[in-house]
This record gives sequence, structure tokens and C-alpha cells, in this order.
Amino acid sequence: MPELPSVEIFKKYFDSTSLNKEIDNVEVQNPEILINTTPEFLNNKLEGHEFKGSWRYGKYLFIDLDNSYYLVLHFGMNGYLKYFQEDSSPYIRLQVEFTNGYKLGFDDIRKFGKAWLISDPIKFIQEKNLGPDALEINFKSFKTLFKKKTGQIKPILMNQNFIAGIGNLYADEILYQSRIHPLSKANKLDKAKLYKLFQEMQWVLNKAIEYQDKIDSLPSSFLLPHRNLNGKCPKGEALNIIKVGGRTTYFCPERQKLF
DNA sequence: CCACATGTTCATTT
DNA sequence: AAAATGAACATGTG
Repeated sequence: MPELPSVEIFKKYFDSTSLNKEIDNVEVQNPEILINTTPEFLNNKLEGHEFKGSWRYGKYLFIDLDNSYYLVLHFGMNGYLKYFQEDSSPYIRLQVEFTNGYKLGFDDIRKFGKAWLISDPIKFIQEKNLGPDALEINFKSFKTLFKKKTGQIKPILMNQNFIAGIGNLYADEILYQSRIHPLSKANKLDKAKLYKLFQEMQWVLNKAIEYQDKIDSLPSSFLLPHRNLNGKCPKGEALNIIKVGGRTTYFCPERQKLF
């Protein structure tokens, strides 16, 4: 479920389970998820060391080691972390084993996730050409970005090179809360609408984190729990389903008008 | 068998 | 150049 809120939850999970523990070894079940490194090199740099901290940028999790290397994880479409002793899973692609007998597994059924071992996070973010994190960007940059784009609002919101962290589900939620039609042209939104969008983006993402990214337990004013076939807008209207930028999009035709 | 899935990347077309 | 479209990746579910 890895959009920004999920990755933030993974970060908290990682911090509470895996910091300051001696690493015994790394086992890589699926080397193809490693980018620009090998299982041998990874094991060599982690063995005998400890994780000292972590932070999230967009949908990426950066984990710092005590030897100035960083393990970077991207969770693809289904990835997540699992700290365990015995109850493994068939979809763990790599696992870090600690000397206390516990393991931190990167579980990713579809293998869309990726892992890197790097030494320069700033350079990594620059090379990926990631935009500012959705919870860090200020309104001035946000406004400038949308003012110069002539395309549809939703794909822009989801483009990681513009703003990092928003995916298909939360883009729908943010646009719904902002009462903006997903096909609206970005540069046609007036300043008040853009400010609304900016505020709802932060509010939605922060609420999602507060609710542990458990979509079914989000407040009733959210679109996401109703985002399914025959789903109704929280205000009662039937939702419309269209494709935008190749992705399935749900919106309320009553509350999100196209101008 | 078919369509679809919380993501990213690349090629092609407009 | 920018924007839109479609496919590919791997693997499961309905």
C-alpha cells in the first residue's frame, strides 16, 4: 500500500523494531530487487554493523548505517516490512538477520519493490529527479509548479518528479477533499483553489498517517473507504469512474465539477 | 480466459 | 517541448 502515508508507517515500524541491533547477516532471496549492488556486497557492508536511523522522502525509505552507507527501499505496489523470528512468508525478497535471532524482512509479493545500498542520499534524490516531498513543499513552490503546467491536475499531483509521495489512491482523496475535478487543467486553477489543494494535500496525508493508513477506518468524510464499484460519495452521490493518466480514477461528479 | 491491482519506466503518438 | 497513451514488469485475485 505504499504511498507516502504507508511509507511513513513503515518508517515508524522500522524505528521501533530494527534500530541499534547488531546485524548478523543479510539473506537475499531475490537478487533482482537489488539495484547496482550484489548480495555479497550488501552482506559485506551490513554484517557486524547497526542501523542508526531512518527517514522518508516521498515513497522512499532511507536507512542509515553506522558506516556511512545507506540502505534505500522503495516498496513498489505491495511491499512492506516484517520483523519476525519464526513466521516468515514466501514473498520475502531479502531479510536482515540480527544477532538477537530476529529478522527484518522486505516482503513484496509482486517484486515491484527495489533496494539500493548507497553512500550519498542527496545525490540519489537528485539522480532520481524527485520533486519536493509532499509534506515539506511550501505553498510558493507548489503554486509555481501548477501555474506553469498545462496538463491534467491528477497526473501532475502523482508525478514524483514534481511532488514526491502521492499515488493513485491519495490523489483521488486529495482532489475529492479539494472539490477539484481530476481532469482540470493545472494552470486554470485560481489561487484560492490552489491553496485549497495545498491545504487538503497536507491534511489528507497527515490524517492518513494518524489513522495508520488503515483505509477502512478513516473518518466517514473520506472518499477512500467508498472507493469501489457502486461506491457512493460520503455526501450520497454515486461516484464516477474514469481513466486518468492510465490509472483508474474515482470522483464525485456533484462535488468535483470540470470547468 | 479476462480484467484489474496503492508504482515506475520507456516508447510512441499527438 | 510538453502532454497523453499504452505497454511492460511479476504475481496475485475476482
